[in-house]
Amino acid sequence: MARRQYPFHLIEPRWQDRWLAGQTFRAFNPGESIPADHPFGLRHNLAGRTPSADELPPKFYILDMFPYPSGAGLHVGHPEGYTATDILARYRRAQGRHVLHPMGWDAFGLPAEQYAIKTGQHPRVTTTANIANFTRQIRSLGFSYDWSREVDTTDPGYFRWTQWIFLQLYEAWFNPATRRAEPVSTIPYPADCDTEARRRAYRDARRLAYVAEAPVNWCPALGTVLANEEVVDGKSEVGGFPVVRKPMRQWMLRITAYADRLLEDLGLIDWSDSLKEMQRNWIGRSEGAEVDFQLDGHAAKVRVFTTRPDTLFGATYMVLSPEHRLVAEITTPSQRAEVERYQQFAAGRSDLERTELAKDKTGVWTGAHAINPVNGARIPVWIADYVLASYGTGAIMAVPAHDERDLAFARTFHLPVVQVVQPPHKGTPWEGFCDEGTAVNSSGPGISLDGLPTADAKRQVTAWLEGKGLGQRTVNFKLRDWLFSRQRYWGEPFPIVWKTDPATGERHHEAIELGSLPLMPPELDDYKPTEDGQPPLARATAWLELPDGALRETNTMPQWAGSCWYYLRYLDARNGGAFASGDAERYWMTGRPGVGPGPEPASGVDLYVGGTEHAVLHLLYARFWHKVLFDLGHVSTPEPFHKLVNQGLILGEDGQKMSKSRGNVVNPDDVLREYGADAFRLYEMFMGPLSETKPWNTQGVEGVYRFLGRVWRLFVDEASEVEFEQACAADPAHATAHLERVRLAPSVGDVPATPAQLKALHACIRKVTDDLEHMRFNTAISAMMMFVNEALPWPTKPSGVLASFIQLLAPFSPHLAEDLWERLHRHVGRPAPSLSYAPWPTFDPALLVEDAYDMPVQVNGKLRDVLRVPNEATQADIEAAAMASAKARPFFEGKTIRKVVVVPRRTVNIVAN
RNA sequence: GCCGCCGUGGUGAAAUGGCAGACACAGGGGACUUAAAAUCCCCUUUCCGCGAGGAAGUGCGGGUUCGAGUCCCGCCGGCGGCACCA
Repeated sequence: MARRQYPFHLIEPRWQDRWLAGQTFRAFNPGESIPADHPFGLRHNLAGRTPSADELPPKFYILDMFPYPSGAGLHVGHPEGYTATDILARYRRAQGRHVLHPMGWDAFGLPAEQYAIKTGQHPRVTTTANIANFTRQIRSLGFSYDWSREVDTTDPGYFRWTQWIFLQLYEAWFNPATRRAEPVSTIPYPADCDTEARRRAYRDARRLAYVAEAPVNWCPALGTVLANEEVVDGKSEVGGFPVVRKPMRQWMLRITAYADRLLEDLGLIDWSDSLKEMQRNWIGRSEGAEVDFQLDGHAAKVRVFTTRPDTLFGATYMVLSPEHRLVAEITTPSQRAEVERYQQFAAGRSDLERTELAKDKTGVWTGAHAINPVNGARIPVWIADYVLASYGTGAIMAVPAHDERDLAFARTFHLPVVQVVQPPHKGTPWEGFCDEGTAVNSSGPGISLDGLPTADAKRQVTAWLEGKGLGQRTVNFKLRDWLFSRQRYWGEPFPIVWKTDPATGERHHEAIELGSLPLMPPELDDYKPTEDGQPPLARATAWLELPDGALRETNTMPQWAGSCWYYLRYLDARNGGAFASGDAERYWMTGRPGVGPGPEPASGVDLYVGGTEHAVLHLLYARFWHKVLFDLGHVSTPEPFHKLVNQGLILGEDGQKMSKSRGNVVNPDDVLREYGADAFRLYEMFMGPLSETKPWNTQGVEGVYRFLGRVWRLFVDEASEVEFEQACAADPAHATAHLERVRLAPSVGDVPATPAQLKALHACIRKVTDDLEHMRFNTAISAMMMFVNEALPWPTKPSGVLASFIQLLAPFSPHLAEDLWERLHRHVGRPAPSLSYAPWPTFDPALLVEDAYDMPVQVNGKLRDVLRVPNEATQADIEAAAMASAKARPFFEGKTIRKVVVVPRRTVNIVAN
């Protein structure tokens, strides 16, 4: 190990202990008393008082995506985002904002349960140990979290409210008239709902949390169903086990009701375009029309969805999904055997096979025909698995001339292809042309689209269909309802019981009493599913069966449940009577118009930082729950997260993704031991822009570590440090106490700053402040390096200049900053105020102005000279100076000067030829 | 295939349309040292030149502009997302 640059190993734990003991970073809810000696209170004249929301400074809620506390411990990727948010939290605190910066644990999840299945150890035990390890690691990095608000999704005091929110969804429906969630009591019933049982069935079919028999992704190896999003290439996202489709009774959440609002409200929030685009694609809104086709020789009609009703005249066949309910009815006897064989083939094909063989079209003719409503054409009806049962109506009209998939199918089975769209550019072949053009060959009895541009043709044919009662304008979404139940032990039990109607024998579900929450999971000896495939909770018969004969729901909620709302629990984490008090929720989520520096307090979380892996699922689910809570009056903003930033991935030193198997994983504990938390934090920010993917480089850590060593040497007296080191060597047990032997250098003192010193400082203040506002941490650090490189040789070092510099450094490397801050104040005989709450330095532009500036001289756009130009020089002066330049002259002499472009304070360009 | 992002020295990277390569890492040279480590100083885009200096240069090809790493069009390469969604 190289020589230690400065005693970070003594400094860092000391300040971490002090911050924890003094609750330095505690945030105060409206109505909470602020201790008389708390630095936040002292800064804002609120010490010993109990301020209301109006009396507290404007809020800043800065949130990290909380981790799953895995057995592997923290990874260098975690602290990247955490460091960025911590720097901003400390910066905003210094600016006078009331910062909410919490941390917690997303602790339900599969690994602890699988470990329990293997070893019989209760997941609680594993989880507690892992949380302890994560806590130790995160604390060793010196983040300014308010630990009094720590949450743990597996804590009954937490999941009580997860269950409570589920019941809010359960007891609500989406009223299409008002476009929002309302209590189920407002559901209007149709006249035929004349019995309580019918009303119940009607009501249960409209709840935001409902039960459906649905084909699900069953993973036999994990013994559970998975959401579509948790299945990747036909395998489970966790573990990579095979997944099969299987119909099962499942709890679903009606997120599709919110599809439009989830889409529209992206306009309210400050997320990257790429992230918004991912959400838009996932929601997958598409406008089109539903059209009814009469089946030839049957009473039934087939309804199709199309985004191109303008191509209706080009429909030469129809395709139903193999699972379509009309298939059995319309199949002719001669085709029956083949159709049934195909249905079996399609059902047995896994998603993986469907995807891999996507381009090879398969299908079978049913023997039936349908009538095209616009021209009366009799077209064959096929089934094929390229038509999905779960999208649109599960049936399509095929227009092979203008749809790639239909064309491939038509070519395979030699079906006719009829042009109905003329491409806008001559020479573009019409066959397979899928864009917009002009309608052709599109006339029938009572309607003609010929000559109309696609958009007009769509409008006209849709209006015609609507007039005839043959179809209507429709919007479809790719987004599906959220499959919300899992067959696991280590998750929130559903607060639901099943009852049997003694008269009819029919089963129905009911919510348990709100007052009986939390519903605890039962204790088990064995965490596997039961022999007959029931979830593990079914093993606990005493828990399962209630005295009145009712049975508990045995599914549990997915891991997303706890992470859907944790940002709300932080607002008031210990509240036993509500998920958060209304006052706390309003204060932290809406703030009030800002005073002082920094952005206006945002509607929702001011800044949320986390990985891209949650770009769709977590963020969509959380937005959905938040909107339901908003509709029901439990929260006051339509969106949970105002500004969202994705941190980039950190790769191994070899440029590959870090993984155990590659052996390129960097353990933060090792880095901390050798270089300390301050250097670690600084390096993670110095590597490059936060959002970029970048490789780890241990030598890069040494670079910033050396910088911190230079900062240390900027302040301390070398001789005293030698004494300190000798004392430590002689008496290592009291190393911390020996720190007192370190004195600051005699060159540091209360002396007036020179103009050059002030200029160096204020340039640094300006750059660091501006960069922090834009989250450009790497360039802020380089500005501080430049300051230190310039300040090291100063013969005298004014304490005021050094103090301001420490403040700039503090958000990045807070331990060293605190230590030097304290020493500096002691050195000049003044008491040290709390660094964490010291007002952020402001720069004085007057100190940065010079009386002249460097002016590049270009000839024909090429740099030829740099002139020193006085500020008051006119354009003519500058031009004259440039023309007189000895270095530039040879490049235009003898040529005709065409033009001289003078851009004051930028450049002068002489154009000559 | 579609959508999005990104291509700058040996490496990580800087650069409101105005001096490309700040700040670091690595490398080379030097000071200090009995020696090493640590520290400090100098050099370090490429090519030509002893030098002063010159030429080229931000994935490739065009364009706009007095001036393009930056803006526009077309390619090539990488990363991420979606993927039979009618």
